Amino acid sequence: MILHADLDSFYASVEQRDDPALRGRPVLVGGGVVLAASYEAKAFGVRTPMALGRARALCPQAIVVPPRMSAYAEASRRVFEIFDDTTPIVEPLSIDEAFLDVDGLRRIRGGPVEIAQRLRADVRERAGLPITVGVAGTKFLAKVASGAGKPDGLLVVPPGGELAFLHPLPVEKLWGVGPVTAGKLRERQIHTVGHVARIGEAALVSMLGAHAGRHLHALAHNRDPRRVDTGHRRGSIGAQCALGAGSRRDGSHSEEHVVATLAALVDRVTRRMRRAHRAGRTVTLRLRFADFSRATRSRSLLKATMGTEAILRTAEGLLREARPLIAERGLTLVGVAVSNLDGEGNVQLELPFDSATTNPGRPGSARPDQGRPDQGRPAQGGRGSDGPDPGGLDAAVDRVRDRFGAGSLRRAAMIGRNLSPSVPLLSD
DNA sequence: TCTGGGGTCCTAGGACCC
DNA sequence: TCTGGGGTCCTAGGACCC
Repeated sequence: MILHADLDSFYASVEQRDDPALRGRPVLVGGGVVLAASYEAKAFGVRTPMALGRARALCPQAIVVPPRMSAYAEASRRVFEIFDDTTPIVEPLSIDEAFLDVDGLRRIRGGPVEIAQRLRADVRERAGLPITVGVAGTKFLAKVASGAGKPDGLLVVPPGGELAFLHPLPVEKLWGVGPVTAGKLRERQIHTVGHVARIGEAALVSMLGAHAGRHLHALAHNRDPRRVDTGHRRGSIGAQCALGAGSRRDGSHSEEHVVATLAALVDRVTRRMRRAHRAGRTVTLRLRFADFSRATRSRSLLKATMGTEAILRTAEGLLREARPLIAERGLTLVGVAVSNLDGEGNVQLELPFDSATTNPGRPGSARPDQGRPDQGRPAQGGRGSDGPDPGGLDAAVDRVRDRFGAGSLRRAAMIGRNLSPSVPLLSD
């Protein structure tokens, strides 16, 4: 059996936990839009993401608090510790929810329902937060169950009772059915999961495309073979910023303002990349316009990097390419994301090598983000005839130590794909 | 329902290679 | 001079999720 554990109104619950004056009262967390609403506020019809003004109109007595992201991150860390204490097989889905596989724990911890009850009590006691747990035989159904069990509940879908639980639900409960797909289905008088289950797979495929059609057909029959996956790693790291109304007379933003915003975003992203020891090759510029249309522009570099300079230069180039579009539609949001992330061991790929340290005999032949293939990979001992010369490597290692700290070196040495832990230079 | 910030996955055409 | 099938990568867009 699989547990889906989902913290209730997470940000709002953390605020109520940390400030007793907020308990039992309608609380909204947010700036321009509602990021989270307590159940007291949801009773008035407030939803996320809703403009704060509209939420206030619905619930004038609501207390509005600005988000405290670091407090939520810390609360999340504590809850995930409790998940890890419950079972070794935990798959995080977001900051406030996870799947837990509890098969194989019957002897030591009891059955799934018992485990779920204890998990809820532990989260309440050790983290001070309400959490809802859904228990079912598949991931999809466990998630639907936790949604139906909210708030502060436990809902078990017993084996054999799956379809009776699933089929009366509206199509929107199917994972992957948003406004667009729901509209297509409802146009054809398909309103419940049971309706979806009754039409053939071929009809769904012709309606929604190959993947979505097969996916929905399987879910409607509660076929979901996905296992709880502990090894998943983030595929991209990004940041974005809504610009609001521009300072110029026509409401647009000055080029300098946009470029400065972009630089700040790139800085934020590359900091996070360095903290996570991830380098990436593809830079994507995200744009949103006054009419809410969107566009993306992307460019792949030759080598993965987490260097602010290289990524900013690329992003600025993409911004220049998009100038006509921006002039035409008016920019309202700018974002940057780096994908094609590679492993932690490739910290060394973004070494600020220059020709003087790596290759004294051939000045000017190397550039930080477009180095020769052998440059960033001192493989198989690092001192072989193919690698950089020892002096260059020593100097580079010093620079990495200065920039990332000794911990990063040890980490790179231990888990790097291309580094051997026996390399003397990297054994700290 | 007039909209934040962080992500994921899929589709599809074109370039390029064998 | 005209022609195949298979595969990968890049880019852009779109839908969806919390």
